[in-house]
Amino acid sequence: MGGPCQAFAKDHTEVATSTSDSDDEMPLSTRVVSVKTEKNGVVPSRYADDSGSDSDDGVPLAKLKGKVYAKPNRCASNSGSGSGSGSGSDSGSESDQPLSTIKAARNVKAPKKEAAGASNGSAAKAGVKRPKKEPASAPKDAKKPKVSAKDKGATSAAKKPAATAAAAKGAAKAKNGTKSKIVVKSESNVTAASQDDNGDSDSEEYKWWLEEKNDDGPKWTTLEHFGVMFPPEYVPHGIPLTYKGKPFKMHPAVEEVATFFAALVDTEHGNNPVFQQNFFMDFRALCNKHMGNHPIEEFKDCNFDKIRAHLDVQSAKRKAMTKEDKEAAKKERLAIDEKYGFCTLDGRREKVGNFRIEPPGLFRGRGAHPKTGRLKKRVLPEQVTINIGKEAKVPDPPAGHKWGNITHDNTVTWLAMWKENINGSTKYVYLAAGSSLKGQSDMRKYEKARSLVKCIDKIRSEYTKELKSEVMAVRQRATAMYLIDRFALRAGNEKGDDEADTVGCCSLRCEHIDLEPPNIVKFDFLGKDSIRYERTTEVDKQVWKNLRLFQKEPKTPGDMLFDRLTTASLNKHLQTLMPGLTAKVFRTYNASYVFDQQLVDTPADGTEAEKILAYNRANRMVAVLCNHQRAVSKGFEGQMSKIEDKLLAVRYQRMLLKNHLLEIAPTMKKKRPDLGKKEPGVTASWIKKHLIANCEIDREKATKKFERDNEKLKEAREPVMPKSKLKEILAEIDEREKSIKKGTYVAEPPVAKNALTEKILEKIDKLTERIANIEVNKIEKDENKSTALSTSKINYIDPRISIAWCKKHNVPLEKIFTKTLREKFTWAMDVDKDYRF
DNA sequence: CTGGTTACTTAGCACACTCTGA
DNA sequence: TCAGAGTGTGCTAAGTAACCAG
Repeated sequence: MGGPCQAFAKDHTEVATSTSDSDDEMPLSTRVVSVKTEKNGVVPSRYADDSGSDSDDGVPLAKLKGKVYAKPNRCASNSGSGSGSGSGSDSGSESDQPLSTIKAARNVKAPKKEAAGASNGSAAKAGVKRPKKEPASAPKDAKKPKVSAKDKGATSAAKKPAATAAAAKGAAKAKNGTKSKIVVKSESNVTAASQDDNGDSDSEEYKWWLEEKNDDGPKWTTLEHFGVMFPPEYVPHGIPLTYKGKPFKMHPAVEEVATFFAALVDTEHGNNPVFQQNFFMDFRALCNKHMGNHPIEEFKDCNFDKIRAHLDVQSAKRKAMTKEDKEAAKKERLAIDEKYGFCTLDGRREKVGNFRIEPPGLFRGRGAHPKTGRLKKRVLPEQVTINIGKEAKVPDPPAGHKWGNITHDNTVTWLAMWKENINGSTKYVYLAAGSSLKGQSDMRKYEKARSLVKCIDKIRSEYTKELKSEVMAVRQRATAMYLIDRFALRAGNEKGDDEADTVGCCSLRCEHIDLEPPNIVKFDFLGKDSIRYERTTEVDKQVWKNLRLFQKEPKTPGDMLFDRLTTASLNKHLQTLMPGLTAKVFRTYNASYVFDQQLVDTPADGTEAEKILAYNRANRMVAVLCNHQRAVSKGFEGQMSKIEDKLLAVRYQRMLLKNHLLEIAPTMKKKRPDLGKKEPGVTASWIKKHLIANCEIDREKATKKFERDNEKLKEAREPVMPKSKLKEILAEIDEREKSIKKGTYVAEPPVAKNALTEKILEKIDKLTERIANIEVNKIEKDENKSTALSTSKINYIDPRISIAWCKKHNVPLEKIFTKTLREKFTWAMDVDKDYRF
């Protein structure tokens, strides 16, 4: 098998020759690495000053802006398209360097670790965590804080003399309630939103962002909380499953799982064969365990209808709850939130995020997840580790139970933790997004991305150079960096066979790209959450050549494109370019950068609506860049055709006016050539349908009006109109309909008979404007149907850009940030209106 | 290295809730 | 006034990336 040694040796000797290149119009450089940037200019224009040609510049979105990008599409099954292309115009000469060995080394998927989830002995290990860094409980070199032993502040202040000590002092003060300047009364109205005064108005906020930062070191000094909340026990309903037509009464534990499935019958999951199979496997195992000999053999013989009916009744009941009941339920919920929803961190009350232990259920893996449908078991307190301050009271576990473990690790931010049985992964209870801990790391994230702004030029010119490196590993790395930078691809860690087959940059396989000369790349692969990434775009010529080289024989579809690259090696390299730089920073950087750039186009004297439109446009551009998608809503097609119809109706109106005008003033045609233009889509058959539909509408209208009028007359004690009056009107409409059907009907232009040409023209122009509006709406709606704006707003766009924009353009913040978002971003509220990313 | 852990961020979906326009 | 579209939030799956032992 060649062995690692061989591969290792390769790494250093390997030359990315590619000599041949058959069509030598673009020979890859050999020895001499030329520095000049190709005309396709990956880099400069963009950050330098932008003013430059906007033609092709480096803005990743340049391409996206136009219609070039392909419609994103969801696809459940991978397929791999079978293309593979192989392209490599013959010869392939490819020289001495047998990629095959490399391929052998990396391409073999690691023999999957026996699914950790299968055996749940893992639970026993819960809570035994590797001693990371220096757990603050025993700081090696901590100076004794002179604040007194019981004030646990400043545990390891020694590490970072000045800053840390200062921060620690701050923390200590805060704790004592001295709250010197750290706590500042919320000042001048940032915008209306910053002072939601729902309740906690009096308590001064802790403005951590005004403190000196203290990146590493302990995350907290004291921590108190109430633990986690467990889901309610299962209450059996006693309704049997129907098996081969016979009722099958179940043990409660079995019944519970059957009920999980019943809830999913006729949903996408419930219809998925893998889901069914996995569910059924676990279901049968449970039957075996609890019900001795039972008849359950085949999934297809199970009928869940009765249970399903019961569930439907239940949910109907829930919906029909009285106001009081609903109120009571809400109160109960609030009481729970009040208790578990908060913790005390360094003396301050902070919101806890997901304090509810995940209830049991059927695992809903996304995409083609091999384990989808398996039973996610109920979590017991014995499996839960509680992380809490040393001095704090350990919360009581549920009666009759014990906690799995108690730790006091202040190097981490989680309050509780447990192992989940499907993939053996760890679930954590963290503070809420609006907490100081989360806020701090959020802010750090954006600051890091911002520091990339300063060195991106250098990084780009460097990887551009390295695109021609003779060392294959370096060339691959440079190419990957290009893709990550330009197209905001994710890093692409390796994945196991027991997960859905999704990829990111480093894990791209040959079948995921198609190359078209001279420099077109078609990406088509499933990314995170099995969301399809489909994009056809131009790339730098050298990148294109590299991709062709990486794809070349002996590689075949299924082989790694970047066989000499891992996310770890990539990130290691990135660290050398800028401290803290990793692949994902590029995503944050590009998203925020593009957003910031796009907002420059906001119409300064536009209406609020126009400004918000510009904002959302910028937002959408980022979402497209990051490929953030959402499912197209059910009614979308219908809504769309409604808009289309409305559009045609207005066009039809305009057509009538135009015809009318040209009739009474034929000379206008010269002055206004647009008057002679046809209205697209307004065909004879459409007009007919439209007019007939109008008849129906008119009938309804007439009837309603008649009834209403009579109602009024009655009230006024006046004689009502006779039914025959309505009949007359309806008969008229009937007449009209008949003539439409016969084709003898002549529509009246929607204008007064003796209207002047100017008046008619004015009307036409108004309609034109309306048409433009509807069209914009339509395009917006269409673009939005599958694009999710929220993800980028929450995770990628520096909130300070948005807040500064609001201040600058006088738009109330709540127009763009929901309440939770405003809470999450309190740290950014004080930003200057001229802030640039 | 490599594989396994651990901790934390990012992601889309379901569903409750709110708004809006006939 | 009420249905149906649009929003907001909670939930939890699925990523990234660092660290550690062997």
